[in-house]
Amino acid sequence: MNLKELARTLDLSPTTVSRALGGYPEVNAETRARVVDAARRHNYRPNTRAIQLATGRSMAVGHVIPIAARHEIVNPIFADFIAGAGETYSRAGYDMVMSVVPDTDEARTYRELKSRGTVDGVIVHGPTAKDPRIALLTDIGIPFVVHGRATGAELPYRWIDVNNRRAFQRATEFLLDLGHRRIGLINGLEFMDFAIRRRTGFTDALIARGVTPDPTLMASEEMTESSGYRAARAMLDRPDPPTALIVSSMISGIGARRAAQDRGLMLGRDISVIIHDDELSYLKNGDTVPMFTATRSSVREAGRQAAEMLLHLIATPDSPPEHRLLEAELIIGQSTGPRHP
Amino acid sequence: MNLKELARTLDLSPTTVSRALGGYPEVNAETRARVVDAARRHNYRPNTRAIQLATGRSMAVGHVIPIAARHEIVNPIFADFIAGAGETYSRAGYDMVMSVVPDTDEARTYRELKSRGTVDGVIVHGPTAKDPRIALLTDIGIPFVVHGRATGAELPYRWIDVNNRRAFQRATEFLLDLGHRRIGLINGLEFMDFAIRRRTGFTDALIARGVTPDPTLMASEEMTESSGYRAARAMLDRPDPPTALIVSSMISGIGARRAAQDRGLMLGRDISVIIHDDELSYLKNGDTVPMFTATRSSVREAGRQAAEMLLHLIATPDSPPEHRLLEAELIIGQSTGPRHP
DNA sequence: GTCATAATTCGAAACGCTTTGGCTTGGTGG
DNA sequence: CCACCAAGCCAAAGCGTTTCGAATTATGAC
Repeated sequence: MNLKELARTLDLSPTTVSRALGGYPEVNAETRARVVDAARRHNYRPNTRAIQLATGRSMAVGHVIPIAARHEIVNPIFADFIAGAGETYSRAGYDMVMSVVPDTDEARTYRELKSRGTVDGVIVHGPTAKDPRIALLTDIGIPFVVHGRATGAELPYRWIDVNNRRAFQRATEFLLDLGHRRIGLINGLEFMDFAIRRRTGFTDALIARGVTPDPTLMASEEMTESSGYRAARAMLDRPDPPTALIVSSMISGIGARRAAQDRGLMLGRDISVIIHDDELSYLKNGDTVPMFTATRSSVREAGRQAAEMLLHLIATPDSPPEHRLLEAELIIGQSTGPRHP
Repeated sequence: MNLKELARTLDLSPTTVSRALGGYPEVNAETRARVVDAARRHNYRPNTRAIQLATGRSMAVGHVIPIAARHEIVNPIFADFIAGAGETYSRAGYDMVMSVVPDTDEARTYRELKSRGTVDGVIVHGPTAKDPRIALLTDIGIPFVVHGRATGAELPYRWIDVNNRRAFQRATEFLLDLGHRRIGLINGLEFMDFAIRRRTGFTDALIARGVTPDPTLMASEEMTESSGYRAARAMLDRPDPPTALIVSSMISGIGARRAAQDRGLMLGRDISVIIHDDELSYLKNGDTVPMFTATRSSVREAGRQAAEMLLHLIATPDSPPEHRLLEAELIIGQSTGPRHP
């Protein structure tokens, strides 16, 4: 069932039917009611492709996911972000299209997305310092919103980010307040912007309290269980092990916990651990009481908001660059305690 | 730059240009070379929407993700599956469109996907026993492939699945061989088809060796860390705790590990644990030696193959229903050992 | 040289919708 | 009674492709 057929059954012109359905004012209320009713009865849905061709908008948003040897973006955080963004898209009648491509093809993929008219805008994931995609997308002319920030980017751009620096600063201060002086940082890969900021927050807090950051107590790795384990283990095996750890993700935190337990250390008593908790749906930080003390910020909510920002940008392309900085909560759980003498 | 413009600069008709680019034989080799060259120089890409309108195919595949109170499908397994499928799509020039919708809207979403012509086919995730989507999609007439199976479905359908029954049977046998008799099962939600099959494999193996399955040693929950913890803890707190556990996922396995460690039990010595390992990219089962003994099967590979099957189905709609049953490997890790007397 | 045949190329319709501009109709004010 | 206006509707021109059928030109056989 298409427009023309529907119009014929109603004995109206396609123009009028289109307008009636589209909510345009110049159609008689009674006529509109007839049309709407018939459309429902015949289960009519306008063909998306045709609309897109006629209007020039694609009513779709793109997410390109580079697959790389180095840093795997298809991670749990990504999944929850997508779920959040997807909710917003569905409600707004937008499609979400995902391109999984080798990272060497990333630029080409964005160009194609534009030149083929596949999407009206894109979300940029996992920005690095001085991320080249910002210049690229600006150049191509696709509306985009960045999830995170890219230190050193010269051009203005829209972003939504957690205040990573502040979060890790507070976490560090919290540990310092508990008497900890040797604190390890198990960070994500530090070419990622968020990891840089976290590290800054960490060292800033230490320095502010007169503790000299010890480079050997800072690890920077992919945030997997095993790398968290490895990093924690390496630190704990030293002659002067840290008494506390700050870990950049729940998953590496679980690895760190395993390392501690391997050494017979009990979390919260023998060693303190703070993680960053993205509130992933299947990795809750405990049911009632949080198992880890954590800096908490829902990545799913970030996804929702990022999508809103993008849709808004698409609707009003000339709006001034919008930024949103989400503050992480500090949640006190069972994994921290005063320094063990 | 569009077809018409390109044709004009070449002093050819759009027809010929289209054919030259489309690889049709009836165009002079020399002309084709000119066209191809010009297309590259002008950075021409045919507009996807227009192609779709003209051909009737959308060159896109849909994944609909219901968000439900009960069972969250946006889970880590899903992310890796998507990544695998996405690779295949990109290579084949297909787009992947994802719809995140409230589960109450699922049927409507599929109908729209069809009537709006958004996709050429869909992948069905997380089938339950007697999954209603199979009848629905057959009725709607969208080509689809199911990741998993739906026991009790009356209609024929394409699927790719891990041999869950066999995998859990082998895991159980392995534990029995190690002398374990009281074995707990921490399964996923048992309205999910895969969970039913796993349970069957488990009980079949027990019965075959003359061990009567104990219903109180079987838990069925969402596969999160905390539910794994809770289930394991409940079993271990009994007066007659199991000496071994089989756990349906890495994540709940980690929860189970935590429960064991809380009780001072060391994995592989005091208690044996086997998990199912989907080979998630950020949750590797150890770096070199597997930490958990596991039944292993890459969900990413399943995604790749599912996508291939679907594209094949789209290309040749009348091909006979294809099924693929992937066998899981049994990987011996450090979490199992002979029964502790 | 002629004519059938093959090799190329082209014109135009079609895909399903939106949108511009125009046409009727009936009502209003002078 | 007429000019004018608003409301309501429609015809047709796109949007950027593909593709059918026809037209043109080149090729070869006779």
